Amino acid sequence: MSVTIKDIALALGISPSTVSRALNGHPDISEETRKSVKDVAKKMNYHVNQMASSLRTKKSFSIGVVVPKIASYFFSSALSGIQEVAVSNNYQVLICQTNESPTLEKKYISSLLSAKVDGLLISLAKGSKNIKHIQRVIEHNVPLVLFDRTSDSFKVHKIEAEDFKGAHRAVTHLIDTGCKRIVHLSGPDTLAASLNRMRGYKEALKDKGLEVDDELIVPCDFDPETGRKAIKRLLDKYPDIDGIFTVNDELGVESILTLKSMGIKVPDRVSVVGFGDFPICRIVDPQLSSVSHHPEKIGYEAAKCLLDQMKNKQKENNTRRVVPSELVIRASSSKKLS
Amino acid sequence: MSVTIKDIALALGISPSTVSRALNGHPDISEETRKSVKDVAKKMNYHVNQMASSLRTKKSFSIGVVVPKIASYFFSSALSGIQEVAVSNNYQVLICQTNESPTLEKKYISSLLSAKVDGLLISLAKGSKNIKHIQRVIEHNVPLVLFDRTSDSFKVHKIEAEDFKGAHRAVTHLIDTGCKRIVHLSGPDTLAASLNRMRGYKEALKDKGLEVDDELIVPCDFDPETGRKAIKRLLDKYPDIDGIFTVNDELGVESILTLKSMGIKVPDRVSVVGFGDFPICRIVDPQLSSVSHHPEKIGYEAAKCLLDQMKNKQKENNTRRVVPSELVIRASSSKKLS
DNA sequence: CTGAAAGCGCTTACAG
DNA sequence: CTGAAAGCGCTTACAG
Repeated sequence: MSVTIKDIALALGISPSTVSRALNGHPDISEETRKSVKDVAKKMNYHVNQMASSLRTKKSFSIGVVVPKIASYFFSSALSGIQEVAVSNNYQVLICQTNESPTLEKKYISSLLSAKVDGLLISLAKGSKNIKHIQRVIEHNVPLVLFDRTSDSFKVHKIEAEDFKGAHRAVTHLIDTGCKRIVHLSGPDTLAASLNRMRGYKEALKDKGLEVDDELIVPCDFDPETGRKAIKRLLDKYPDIDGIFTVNDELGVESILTLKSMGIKVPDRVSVVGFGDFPICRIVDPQLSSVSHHPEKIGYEAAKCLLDQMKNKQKENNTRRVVPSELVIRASSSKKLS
Repeated sequence: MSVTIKDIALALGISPSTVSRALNGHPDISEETRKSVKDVAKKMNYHVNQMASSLRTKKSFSIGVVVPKIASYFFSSALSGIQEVAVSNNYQVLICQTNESPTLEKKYISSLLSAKVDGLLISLAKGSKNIKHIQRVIEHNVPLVLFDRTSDSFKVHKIEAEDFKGAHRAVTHLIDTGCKRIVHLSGPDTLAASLNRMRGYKEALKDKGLEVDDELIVPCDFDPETGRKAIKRLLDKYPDIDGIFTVNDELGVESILTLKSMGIKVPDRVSVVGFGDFPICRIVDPQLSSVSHHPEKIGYEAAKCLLDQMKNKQKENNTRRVVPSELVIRASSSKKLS
């Protein structure tokens, strides 16, 4: 049904070997043969059969990507970055979405291994504590890079945002602009990023001589509704709260909306800083200050790192690369100092 | 290096044929053999080689998806829907992003054909006027479904949002709440969706006895900056403009931000309605009324339609399925009628 | 510069 | 219930 090199060979009265070589730019082939083969291939609308080629060469020219959720600004942007690198190196991208389910994560990894991907890019589901399925990838000797949602449990290459420093900068900024009692809406403690951002928050307080009050740290599991309730509860209890630092921008935006609905002025009474610098920061009123995250760049670097690993067969296998972040100050944290 | 059925056969002293059959649940195999094969396979950490299997069976169990931009709410949500259907039917998804470039679109389609995908889901780049590469897919007899970004140039299955009716409803609502001079920020005229939304706008005006003024229809090519300028220009020229209907929510949000920056009250002086009902509608202040679009559902239906086509080999090949939309009224169009 | 032959890992019609 | 053999479409070491 589909056109094969055999068909082309037949049409030209030459051997399939020669057709294959001509198509692949093998140097041995005469210019004349090459041209006629390419012409006929085009005329017959030939497309190489990747499966056959991969089976033979043991290279699938595809990489697998596993993310918790495609429909999020961060991951869809990261995917763009990955795609860019992959495509310019002639790789296909197989994308799977775990919906934060470790079970699905396991299943997808297994089917990507069956698809014989040449490498794997994984951003862990937030509930992924069980490490066996990741460990298995390592044992399979399939090149692997974790990005953003990483874990210290694995000795693999990792690409992360500058979580600690970014958070530290954000909270220092809040303190510098007069905040004395700062809430942190934090993320799942299975993720290195959450923990690092929390560390940044704590260290910044300490560095400025402020006390860390665990009651002001509320794990929200990335859920806006939880954040909303926490803010209401905490502000009722401690009316002197004057700053909020959130583990991501969704929670930052939710904080602003919640405060507004409570009649609390942002930033006059409470300043807010998020993390991510997503487009929603510019839509909410007042605009949300945030730590710029560079999701596309993170995806880009992760893919780069993976390709390096695939090409060089480098033996080092536990690097960590951090993509720099910057604090972007907007209206939500521009408190008038009195 | 990787474990194959031959290795398992060797380990058990049986033939590869039997191993294959046992693994695939062939009824002929004795319960005993099946069990021991599965045990050993697990123990040896065996993963079937999809490439070999596909080459043999002529089924790759993968579908290709081509979208203009992964990092957008609409497409990332649609991808989720697609993924859901694909996975529950044991299909892998190959995703490509064209960045609105017809050249890349062509290239990706070609490489997806090489990857021998069992079917193709395409949302056209906005500049795609040249139809040859799509036509080639049809000729290749690869099942194809266009979704959202469709074109009437092709006789294929299409899944669309309820563009005409949705737009009609939105504009009727604007008129019903007192708007008399309504601007439309429109999309690229290569896309059926843009044209249908524009038609909806025009028909709604006519149905209410209002005149269609072409000067009030501004093609923005989905670009917020263009929208911003258009609004400034038009409101300068026609201060009696009292409504804006935008082809998507990004432009709707941009309209609100622009009007606010001009000191024009929304909705008191100008009402705004967008299209899409994306999360940003609830973030902007005032919240943006919009036509609910159901991107995930569109992806879901498109994938369903593709699988049906792949399974039934149905000969009908030019259906159009429209996913219903609803108008969601929020503050941006709740003008106080005097 | 070109061809014949082997083989990648799997599935399946055929035979028993 | 199980096995031997052929073949999917390609690539490549070997030979000339």
